Amino acid sequence: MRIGELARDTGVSERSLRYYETQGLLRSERTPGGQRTYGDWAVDRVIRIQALYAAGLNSRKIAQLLPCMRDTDGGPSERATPQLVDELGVERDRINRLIADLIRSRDVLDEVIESASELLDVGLGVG
Amino acid sequence: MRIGELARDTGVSERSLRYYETQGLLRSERTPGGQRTYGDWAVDRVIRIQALYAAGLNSRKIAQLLPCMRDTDGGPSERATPQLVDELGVERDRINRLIADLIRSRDVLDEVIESASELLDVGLGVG
DNA sequence: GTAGGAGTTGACATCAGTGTCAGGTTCAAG
DNA sequence: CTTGAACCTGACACTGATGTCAACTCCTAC
Repeated sequence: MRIGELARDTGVSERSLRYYETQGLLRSERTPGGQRTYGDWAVDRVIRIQALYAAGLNSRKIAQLLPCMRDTDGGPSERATPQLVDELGVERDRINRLIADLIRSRDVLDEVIESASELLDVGLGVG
Repeated sequence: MRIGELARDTGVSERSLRYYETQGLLRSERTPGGQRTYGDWAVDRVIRIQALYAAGLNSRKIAQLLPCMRDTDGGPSERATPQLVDELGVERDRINRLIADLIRSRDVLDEVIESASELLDVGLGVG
């Protein structure tokens, strides 16, 4: 598939897909005319890249990480260096803390939403 | 307490604390000389602000949200407007998706870390 | 009162991913 | 061929929280 379709399938902008390529996160074949071509594996990979971005990893770490995970596009290919393992451990701990914070924040939102809804119900005469 | 202590207690920079104030997230008393003074309640509030930032809310939404939650500094004070409740619902859904993504990403990290450690063990002759 | 650490405001920089526009090329369809 | 949608590169802007620096003032301890 070409870049437009990949963008549509993943919900990621063409701009970002090209950016990922410059960062070494996403490879593409080229048509004789120079247009990017992707296999089906690209969809999963892009989604995974997005998830890692969302987890707060930057391009550099994602680029190091990707070849160490088994993927539809090739295989496990590379293994993580001890230093990378260290860094990933730090990231994992950060993510765990982040998840905990997120759950708390979500619960706060829930509480506010809930109590506002109750007030609304009262206001509507439901209570 | 003054700003330096609050920064130390919360791990948030003075710069950010002043920024929060400009955004209407954090009030302060002032000494006659103009220096900021905070009560103990500020520590919890700052930590909560940070958590909401981490959850991807921007200053504006946090500012709307804060007065709607019960807090050590005053009370429930205000109630959420229907429109705000709507917006918060959207945020909550986003946060829930984010949490799910984060868990997946963390598991990916765990897997890479795990398998690298195993390889390392083998390399060390443990296996 | 004075030294110096702590605080003040204001301005500018940064980061990193993404949006967007310009000017040109490629590809598929008629 | 030609037309128009899709794609290419390159450049610039933005966002928004935070870092940093400058020039100045306040507060505490001596």
